[in-house]
Amino acid sequence: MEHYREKGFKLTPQRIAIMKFLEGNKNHPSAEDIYQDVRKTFPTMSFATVYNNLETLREKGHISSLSIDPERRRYDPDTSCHHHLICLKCKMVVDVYADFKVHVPDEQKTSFEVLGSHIEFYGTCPECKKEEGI
Amino acid sequence: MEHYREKGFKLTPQRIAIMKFLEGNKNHPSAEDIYQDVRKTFPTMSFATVYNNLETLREKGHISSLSIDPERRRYDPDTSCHHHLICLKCKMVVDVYADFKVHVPDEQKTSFEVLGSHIEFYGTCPECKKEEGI
DNA sequence: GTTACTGCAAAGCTTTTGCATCCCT
DNA sequence: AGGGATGCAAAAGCTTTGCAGTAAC
Repeated sequence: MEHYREKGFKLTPQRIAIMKFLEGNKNHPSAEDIYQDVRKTFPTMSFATVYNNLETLREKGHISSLSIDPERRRYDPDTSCHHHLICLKCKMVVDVYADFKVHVPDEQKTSFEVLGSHIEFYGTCPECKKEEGI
Repeated sequence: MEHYREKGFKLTPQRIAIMKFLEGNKNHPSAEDIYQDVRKTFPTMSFATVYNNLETLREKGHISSLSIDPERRRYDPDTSCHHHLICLKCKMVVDVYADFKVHVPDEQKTSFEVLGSHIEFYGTCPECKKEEGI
C-alpha cells in the first residue's frame, strides 16, 4: 500500500479503505458496492468521495473502469490485459485470461489509431442456468 | 418498411420516422440523436416515445443496443455479427467487419453458457488525431 | 502553511414510469 | 371497438459538481 505514495497523492484513511477493498477484488464492483462496503468502517463516507477516488485511481492507472454492464460502471483493480464474461441475467462478471489475436483490418488501421481492445463475452452463469431449469 | 407489419406492432407515423432514421444509419446514434432528428418532423415527439420504440424494436430483434460508449446507450440497426471501434475523444463509433475466432477457455465454458461475444477496439479517429497535432 | 481530500447537498444526465388521450388496425 | 402507442410530467438511477471545512504532507 505504501508504494502508492507519490507527490500530490494523499493516503487518507478513506482512500486506503477503498484501495484495500479493491485490491485483488475479482467481483468487478460498482461504485455502490464500494460505497456499501467502505461505509461499514467510515459511516460518514459519501458517494462523492468514492467517485473522486475511483477517478483519481483510474487516472493514475491503478484501476480501470468497465462499461461491460450497461446499467452501471464497474471497476477492476486488475489493469493487465484480459477480457470479460458477463451473465445477462445477474450481471455477474468473470475474467477471461487469453491473448486473443484480434486486430482491425489494415485499411481502417491506417486512418484510425487503434490503442487497444477488449472482448466481452455474454451468456448465462452457472447459478442462473440452474434457476432456468426450475 | 411494410414488412415490419405484424400482430401487436402498429406502424404509427412516429415509429416509422424512427425506423427510417435508423435504417442503414452507420452513426450508432443515441436516444438524444434520434429524438433531435425525428423532432424536426414531429415537434411533439417525446423521449418516452423514442425509448419505448427503441425497446420494442430491440425486443423484436430489429436493432441492437450498444454499451460501447460509457456515457450513453447507442443504437445500431445492423444486427449482423460485427464489432466496433470507438474514438476515445469524440466517441465516434465505426463498424469492424471481421469474423474473429474468439472463444473462452473450455474450463469456463463448461459452467458458463456463452451466448455471444463482442469486441470493442478503442483509439483515436482521424479527425481527433489531426487536432492532436496542432 | 499548502495542497489535496472529505462530505454534504444540489444539480446534471440518461432512462424509466404512470396515466390520460389518441389512433392504428 | 380494442389494444397498443403517444406525449406529458414526474420520478428514478447513476454520476458529477460546488463549496466549506478538514486533514495529509
